[in-house]
Amino acid sequence: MKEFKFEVHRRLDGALARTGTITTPHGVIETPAFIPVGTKATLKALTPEQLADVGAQAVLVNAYHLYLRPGHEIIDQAGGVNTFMHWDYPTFSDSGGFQVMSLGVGFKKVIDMTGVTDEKSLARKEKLAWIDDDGVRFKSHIDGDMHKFTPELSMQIQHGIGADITFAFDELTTLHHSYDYQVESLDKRTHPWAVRSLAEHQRLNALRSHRPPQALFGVIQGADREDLRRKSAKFLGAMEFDGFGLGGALRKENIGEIVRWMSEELPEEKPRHMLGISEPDDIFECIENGADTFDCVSPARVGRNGALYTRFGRANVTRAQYRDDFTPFDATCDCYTCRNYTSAYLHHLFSSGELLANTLATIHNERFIVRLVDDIRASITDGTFFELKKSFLADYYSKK
RNA sequence: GCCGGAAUCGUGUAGUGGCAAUCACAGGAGACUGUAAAUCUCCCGCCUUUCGGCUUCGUAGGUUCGAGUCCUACUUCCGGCA
Repeated sequence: MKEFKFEVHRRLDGALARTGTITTPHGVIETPAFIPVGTKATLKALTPEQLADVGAQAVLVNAYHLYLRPGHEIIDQAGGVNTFMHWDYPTFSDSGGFQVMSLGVGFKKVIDMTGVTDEKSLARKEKLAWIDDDGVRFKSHIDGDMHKFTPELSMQIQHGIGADITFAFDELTTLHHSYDYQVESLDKRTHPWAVRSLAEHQRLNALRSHRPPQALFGVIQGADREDLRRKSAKFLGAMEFDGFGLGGALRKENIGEIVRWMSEELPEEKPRHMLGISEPDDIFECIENGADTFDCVSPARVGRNGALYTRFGRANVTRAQYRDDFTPFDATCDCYTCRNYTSAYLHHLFSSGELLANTLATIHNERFIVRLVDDIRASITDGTFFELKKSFLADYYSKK
């Protein structure tokens, strides 16, 4: 059975960008790579075959959601998430750390980088998570039952799920938290929780030797503070993690710089995963500064909501102007949707509320981001990264 | 022909003597970054960038301090009876 392994192949002159391969029990990931998110062990609206066709090399599922339903024991009984969801390629599982924020403090604040930016819609929401230094108490969003997550339970869940790459349980703070809170969050929760996650992970890997060994990535926090990001990266970088998740509240204006702080402190021979990042400009910045993999719900969610990426920016296909536009939404795209359907047809599917709208839009958006990162990987190999970055972003922000 | 009922935003409606325009749908625009999301927000009579101004409850009269609301006639529609 293949052990987890990361190899760097090519480094870009004048930047921290690099290509490599992550080897897992379920196959190899060529990096940099975009990893689509299938929270509940399914990428909404796609079959695993459709997801593979889009070029996805791996999928990321979520411990919190699968713990609530169907329960990680069920997935364990099924033989692990790969078998359960009929996905033969590598898998990641998130720890539930994001839900500490999105179900907790995220309920009432305007948060950057969380998908929730509207105070009015937030006002109607109910807080469902409460943090203390031992862990987080959650009220299930499904039935209101109380549950408590700890680093140990998160790892037990993630071992039941059986993903190739797991993440340490962390606290995602927001840019609205004070400096003092960020310090306290690192010292009292994210870092101690990383220690506990790693210990439990090692115990479970030894205990469950009948299953493929799993890898664990430590998650770095510290918001937009250089001293905290470096401190967090240094602390976690010295531990026996297989790689790192670069988490959290990242100020978009200097996201590359923030990633660089962490990359400079982290061991070079371990992979760096950007949690929840997929905007094209962010991807370029992160890769340039040392990021290897990305996951994000955005391509899928945004697609289901009617917005599609194009070489010339993202636009809503629900707009009236597309009602009689019989050209592909992005003529430069090689995806199944753009090869076979027109903007007018997609517009019709969305306005009719047809389910195929979700499938075709998701195929396109996932392909668009996967392909972008694939192109970036090739550009690192042949040394044209900066040319690609310049030309792509010039087109992308010329607006469709 | 007679009897009864109805007429409010593009549509269906709320409104039962006191600032008309509630709710839904349709329509328009936008948002979405480790998924409480096939979701959410805003606009949706006219004018105005805003503040705000103006108009309007089938038509014409009447009662009343005041009428979408009560009365009369007419028009149209829906029932029922001939």
